Amino acid sequence: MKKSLADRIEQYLKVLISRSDDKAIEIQRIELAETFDCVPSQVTYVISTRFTEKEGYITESRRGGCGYVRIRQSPPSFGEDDLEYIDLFAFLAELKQRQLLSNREAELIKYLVVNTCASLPGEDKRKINAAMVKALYNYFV
Amino acid sequence: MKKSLADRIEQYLKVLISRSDDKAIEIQRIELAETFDCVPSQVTYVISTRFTEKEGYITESRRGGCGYVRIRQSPPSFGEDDLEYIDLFAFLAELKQRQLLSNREAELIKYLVVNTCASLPGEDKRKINAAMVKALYNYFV
DNA sequence: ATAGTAAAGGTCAAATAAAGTCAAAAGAGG
DNA sequence: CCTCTTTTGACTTTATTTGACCTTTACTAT
Repeated sequence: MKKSLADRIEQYLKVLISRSDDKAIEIQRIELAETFDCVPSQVTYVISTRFTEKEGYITESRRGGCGYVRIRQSPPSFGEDDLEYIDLFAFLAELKQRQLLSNREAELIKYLVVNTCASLPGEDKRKINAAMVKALYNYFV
Repeated sequence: MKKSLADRIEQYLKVLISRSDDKAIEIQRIELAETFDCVPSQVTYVISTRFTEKEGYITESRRGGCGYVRIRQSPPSFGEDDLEYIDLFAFLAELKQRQLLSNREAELIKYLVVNTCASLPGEDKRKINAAMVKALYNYFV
């Protein structure tokens, strides 16, 4: 799989974010462009296509001298308190949107939960559902 | 019965898949078309007629620069033994060995099961464990 | 303070690179 | 001859790369 420039920049930024303490980085567009030997707008392109709100990122920037671009990985929109009531499938969908789970993985988990629950007494289903969501939440946060 | 071009391309791809580590390949449609000296849509034709979901393949693709087509062979079936007694972790290890599960996926499932079970009364654990193994088994058949 | 300048980042559209679609034409077998 | 599969190619959609031009901010010299 040959990686496009955009892919490489994306990966680079994601590594930086994952290694950061607070899941946030601050870069200079021009500097990054020089690192990858490309035009600055290439960086803008990568950020606007791969670090969208939908995928769980929030960006801010400032122009002019000492300008910067800050990318923050936003925490999941569910509070920990709400966990019990969240529908598992919705949660999986969000994890997928954030590219924390592949489609295949999400499908596998769905299948697993549904089928595991299916063979158990009805009342326990909610418990398992909640426990599973909680486990997933902890795994990815 | 002389082999058609489509047949030859099909065979070629299947050899590539069988030789691959993870039963998945990534090709470029144009490149393959050049190899076989045909139009690109011929490749699309082969993929859409011979690598369908029904035949056990899953495909993904991306257009544009550095585009690709990925073909994954979805898992074949296994021998039917008495499932209840297979330990889940061992079972996961076997799935991994057969390259039906990636490492990441296996770890995710372990985490999920352990943590889901953790919050439940001890007696249910075995039930869930067994149900989970059964579900996994069914998923991969 | 103020005007001017340099140093960022933003926008947008063109050029290029793939893959997808669809239907017509060509071939193979019964 | 009729039907089903294969082959082709024109046209469409999507993704990436590049560059020219625009806007905002900080700093500097009056």
